[in-house]
Amino acid sequence: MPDPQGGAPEGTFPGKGHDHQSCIDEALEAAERVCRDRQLRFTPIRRRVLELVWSRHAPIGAYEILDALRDDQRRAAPPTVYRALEFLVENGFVHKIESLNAFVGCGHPDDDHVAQFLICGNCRQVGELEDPEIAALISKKAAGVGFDVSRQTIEIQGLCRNCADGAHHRGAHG
Amino acid sequence: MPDPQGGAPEGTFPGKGHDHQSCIDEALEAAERVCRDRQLRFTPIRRRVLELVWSRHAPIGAYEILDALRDDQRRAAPPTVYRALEFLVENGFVHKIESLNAFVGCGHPDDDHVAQFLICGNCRQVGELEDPEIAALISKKAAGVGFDVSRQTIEIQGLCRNCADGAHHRGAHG
DNA sequence: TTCCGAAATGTTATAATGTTTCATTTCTAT
DNA sequence: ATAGAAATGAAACATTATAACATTTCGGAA
Repeated sequence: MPDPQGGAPEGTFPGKGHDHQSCIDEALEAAERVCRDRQLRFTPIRRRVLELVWSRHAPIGAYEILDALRDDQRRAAPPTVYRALEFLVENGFVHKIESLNAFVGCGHPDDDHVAQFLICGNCRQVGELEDPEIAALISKKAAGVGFDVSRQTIEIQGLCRNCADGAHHRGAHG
Repeated sequence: MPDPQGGAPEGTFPGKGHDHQSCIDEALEAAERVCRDRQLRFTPIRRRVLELVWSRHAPIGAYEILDALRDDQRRAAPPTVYRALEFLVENGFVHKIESLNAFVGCGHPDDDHVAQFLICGNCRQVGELEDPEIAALISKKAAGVGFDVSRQTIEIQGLCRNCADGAHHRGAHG
């Protein structure tokens, strides 16, 4: 069992005091490895955009990434960012959160998974549930009405444990 | 049991030859009734926007609605449309499809339900699954990692029965 | 090594979607 | 009638995303 203070455990939000640099490092290393295996070009821009996406566990917008690239002294325009994001999403390193028009890093780009996102309305962090039962039930129910599923977009809004606990301890007005 | 050629049966796509005017009429009547019951103001703009949303079983964009309002000789600007849509969504007459930035009519605005949308990538129509088991499983799994769910955004991409059948009969290249 | 084609990036412009702000009108309940 | 609230009108602006075409970089074949 992994250290709960280490990288974000699957399906949950990272601990408050976790070593976030290690999240970033692991994500970049995983991407490097996958790209090597699949003969994909992990260019400096793509690497930097992935790093920026991982700068926190909350979604980041394309234009926020763009601003950061420009702070790097890099010439960049919207297509620079959108193209890098397209690559990263296609190859499973990043997910787009449709309900926020923003992007989060994927913690397990290796396995082909169906993700369900837990979006905390308070701290704005996003956790990734990766529950095959949910995916299977949806496929089954869809099949029951003759619908053939190719992709699932599951975004669950609410409060993460930390924020819900806080609200409870403080009462509803916290 | 309702006529399968009539209004869209729950959870499925409407039949090819269904009487779509009756979908529109039923939706407008239902909205009228609900607004009367809840003392909401179903103004001409709101009514017309709802009618436009129901013009088909595929999502419609805000600016497409805006163009239609202008064709009506109505003075309209984006906020006109977004305000009407906000009212219609808040009160359950319309759903926003986040992955398409577009809007579809809700076939059962009366009951407080958690919807799952089936989005056909071929004909672009959207069906509404309204499956409490899916909603419950998601809530349960989320609760299992300490997440307190307030809302679910479930958008399922794939092929509806008509389109999948067609593709099958024609082979993959149809 | 050189050169070719493909992939990636640069650059400019523009499209599509959504919001803020404040003025005006309309509705509802006194 | 009239005051307050809700809805709408109107102009400007903000945010998100793509199109089109030029240039550079990369990787492999000659």
